[in-house]
Amino acid sequence: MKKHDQDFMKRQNRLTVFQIIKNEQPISRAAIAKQTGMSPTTVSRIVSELTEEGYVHETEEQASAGRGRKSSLIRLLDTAVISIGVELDRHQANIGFIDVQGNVLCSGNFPRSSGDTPEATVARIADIIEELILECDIDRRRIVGIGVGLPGIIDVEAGIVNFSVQLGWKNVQLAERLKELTGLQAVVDNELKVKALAEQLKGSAYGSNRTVLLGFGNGVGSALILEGEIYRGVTNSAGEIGHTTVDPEGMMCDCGKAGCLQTYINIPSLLSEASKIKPVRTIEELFAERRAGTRWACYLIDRALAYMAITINNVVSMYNPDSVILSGEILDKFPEVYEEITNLCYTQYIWEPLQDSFTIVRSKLHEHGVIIGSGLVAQDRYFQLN
Amino acid sequence: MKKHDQDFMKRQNRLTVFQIIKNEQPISRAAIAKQTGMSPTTVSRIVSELTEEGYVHETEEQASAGRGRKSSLIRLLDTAVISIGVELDRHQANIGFIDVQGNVLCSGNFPRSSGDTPEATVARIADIIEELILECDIDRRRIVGIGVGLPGIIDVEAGIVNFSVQLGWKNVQLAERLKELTGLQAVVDNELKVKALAEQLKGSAYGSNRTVLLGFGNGVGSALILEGEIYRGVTNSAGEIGHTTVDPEGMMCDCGKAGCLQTYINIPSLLSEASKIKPVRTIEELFAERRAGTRWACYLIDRALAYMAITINNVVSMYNPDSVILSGEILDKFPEVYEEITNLCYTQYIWEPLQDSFTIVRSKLHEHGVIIGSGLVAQDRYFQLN
DNA sequence: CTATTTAATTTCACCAGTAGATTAATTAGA
DNA sequence: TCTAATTAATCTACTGGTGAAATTAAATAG
Repeated sequence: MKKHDQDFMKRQNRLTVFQIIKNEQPISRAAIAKQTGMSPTTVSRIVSELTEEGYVHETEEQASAGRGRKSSLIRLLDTAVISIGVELDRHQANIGFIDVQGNVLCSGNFPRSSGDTPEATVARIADIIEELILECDIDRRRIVGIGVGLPGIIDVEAGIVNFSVQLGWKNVQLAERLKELTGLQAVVDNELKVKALAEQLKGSAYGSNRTVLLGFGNGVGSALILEGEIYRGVTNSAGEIGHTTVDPEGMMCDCGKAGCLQTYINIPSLLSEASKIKPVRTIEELFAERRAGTRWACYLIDRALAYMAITINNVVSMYNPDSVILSGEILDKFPEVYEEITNLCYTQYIWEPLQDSFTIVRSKLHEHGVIIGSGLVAQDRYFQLN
Repeated sequence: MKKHDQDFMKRQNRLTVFQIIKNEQPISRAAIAKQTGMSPTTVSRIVSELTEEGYVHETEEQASAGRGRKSSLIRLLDTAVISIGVELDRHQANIGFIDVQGNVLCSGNFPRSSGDTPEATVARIADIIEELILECDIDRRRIVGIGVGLPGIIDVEAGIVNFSVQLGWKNVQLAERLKELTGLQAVVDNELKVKALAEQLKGSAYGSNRTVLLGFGNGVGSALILEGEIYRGVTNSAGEIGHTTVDPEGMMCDCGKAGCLQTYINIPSLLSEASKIKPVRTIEELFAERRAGTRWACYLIDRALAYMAITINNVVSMYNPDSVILSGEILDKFPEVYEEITNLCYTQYIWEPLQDSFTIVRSKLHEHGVIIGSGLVAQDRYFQLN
């Protein structure tokens, strides 16, 4: 992408103005100019451009700052842009329509099983989208694209799912097929990465500019947002901490190495460990055992929580973020562990000089994080091109 | 800094053109235009500007691409810009004059002891700089700034050494004092971070765009270069992996936590562990014991090497770089460990899907890495402002 | 020796952004 | 109530970087 001409500059400025309106609406032109350092003239021009194109509008409201002419306030025309966010995992797909603010306008879902082919899944997604459009009376012209978030390694540029253990997919040209079936632009990205973006844009890390999100659930992963951009690394696998070694003399992992982080904290590992003593089917049962005070359950879960705290320390030491978001099935289902983990962090595991450099927060968007995030990624893509 | 006006755009373009000339000289205007996507007009204008300002010049040489007019080639006037790189550690300071290419024109050093005050050190640095200028007949007008690299947490923006265990300093306004004493612009940065930049610009990671450098010596640390920029994190402590937890039931670290990485692999820890069995003064003695086959020495060092390999895996899992550089006293003094570590990586510790995503290389600049790096950082700063 | 190809420069138009003047709207205080 | 001060938004003239196309320059193939 060119980065050196006036066109790029203009786009950049349009985008900043748009973002500010999005985040701080209602806001006056003057305030935008002050904030960005642009001249009022420029802001005015951009705003009228955006108005003409139907993205924003001047409201009736007026704010007075004491003396002087009242500023007329600009707001998003929030139905101006709608995107579709899709969350794919082993057992189901969730689909939602997302507005510019990241609100879920309406949503649907369908169950799937791990054997389902990509083709079948894509077809089903397209169907549901059609249904939802009719059902919720969505204006088709407003839809700017589809974003899909799923667990796995994804080549975002190419829109290809390189590899997803959870879905059992390999080298699937997901974006292309979706585009063919729906006629909409499609983006595919890793679920944790889009979730992190969503949390930073409108969730619990709002205002942060170095955010790390940790996901503790069926898998273990992390995602890093730098300056509002998802950090992906060279092969799109940045943040794949599941196979970091935390105990070289520890348990064997499926991957053939010993002591991988995920063998201590992901749900399947916890269940299979537990099952050596007593058959436990679900993570709920395991936590129930713990609540009942069963010794081995306490041991397993306490160890997992300790490793989570250690992971926080290690991630913070490397990325030095200002905000760490805890998310994933374990935190969604058992919110009480959040306190336990943060306590462990501050009392035992975080290197003292770093203790005040960041805050630990819980994911705020919960089950909707991925569809909001992937929807917003789709919008980002749209705005970068328009 | 403004990022939205023509001025910024121009600077940006000047910089890109300059960088390309720096890295690929001799090169024709046409080639630069093709590479950057800028119009020939723009490139021509920038080149003549740079020529007037005395940064580059047109050479006699001409390259023919078969048919057509031969292109006149542009080269750096490599004496045009000189900066000073300073490496500070506990026992000494190394000072060198660095040209645009990162060549060391001449260098000097002085010993210091850990008790030396910042003031004394700065004064001594200024003295040596004066001596070197006279001795090597350096053109003062060409000197664009001083860069200092040292171990510790540094507030680069403010030029303040927040904290350096090695030097025993705290909140030292180093950049400001240096500027006062020498009349030159000064930048201070972490030694590993500048070394990493140097390795990427002209060392073993040339051409990489996601580089991680690991330093194994008196301390343990890492540095990350993203898109040619040093990644610093929010409080300038990104990459401080010394206190990541690698064994929650492991040895106590000075920091009060258990099982910090550095307790297994940094030189002081190795020596103090060894001394429990036999008084060992230097790392050379310890390695000699190992070469002699002494059991405890082999154990200690093998364990250290294993943890280094583990560190590589963990760092790669998170940052997903295309290049990992191993550096530091241990690798400089005992180059043979490089092979051992890489072997451990590929046979045991690297998660298989990541094995082909990066290369492990040795630092190429060795003892000069830090002065070159800090000198180049000073130049970067200069070019960003001019 | 001419036609063709490539390089570099020059001319000119375009347009994003700025500064400063102008118009509009509002309030504090005489 | 009226005026001066204040803030917002727009209008106008200008600056300056970039790109397109024409031009000039230099080389080679045949």
